[in-house]
Amino acid sequence: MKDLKFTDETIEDLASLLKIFGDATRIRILLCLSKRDSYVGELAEQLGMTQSAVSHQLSVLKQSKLVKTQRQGKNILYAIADDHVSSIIETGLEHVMED
Amino acid sequence: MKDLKFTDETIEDLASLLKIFGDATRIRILLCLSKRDSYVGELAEQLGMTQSAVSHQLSVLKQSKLVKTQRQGKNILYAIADDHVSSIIETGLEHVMED
DNA sequence: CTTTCATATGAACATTTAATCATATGTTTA
DNA sequence: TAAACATATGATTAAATGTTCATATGAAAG
Repeated sequence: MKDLKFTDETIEDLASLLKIFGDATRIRILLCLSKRDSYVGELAEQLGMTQSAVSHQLSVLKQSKLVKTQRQGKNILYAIADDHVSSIIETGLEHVMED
Repeated sequence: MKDLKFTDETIEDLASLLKIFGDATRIRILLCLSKRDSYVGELAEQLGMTQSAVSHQLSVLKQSKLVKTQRQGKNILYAIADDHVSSIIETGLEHVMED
């Protein structure tokens, strides 16, 4: 860690971001999307959840810019937004698995 | 991301771990400890929080093995447990700052 | 061994959060 | 344009969470 002085706002933003990863449903969604881009309905079916629950979480993920969307007719295709997502999950997995 | 098939338990563990990072107080504590190992009282003063609040959060951090302790007389010295901690925070910061 | 100092812990309370249900929005097809 | 389909959204509710206050534990000093 090079720079260690951050504003309160940066810290709040960081906490808000990392909070997003602290939910099993969202992790599952992100892992699914790591495999391949998917529609909401596909995610709901694969995760065994209601369309509404998945959609709510996708909206959280999108607000935090962790996923991005692309309309395709009636459907909306969701995808991982950038590399940081996988990076954070991967590092977390390392920590969890080293026990 | 090499392996993409995880058990429910692994995912729950991962979510529980990442949830720890989703709180500004805990981030602040971790950032403080990144600078140098500290006693509970030092952290409380530096963060302007009560001893109790800090201690509660330290206990959360310790349970997740994100910090480790070492008694020194009346005091207890806290330190970052391993590299994953800084790694996750760093990646999160990158994401937050790229906007 | 009693007081003091540093830290931990339990209970209580207010806030946040994730799922559900019902419904709205927006796109396609008949 | 009306019906069907995919997704989003608002309100509600139950559960989880962070702080506070009071108190307990445990080590050191007198």
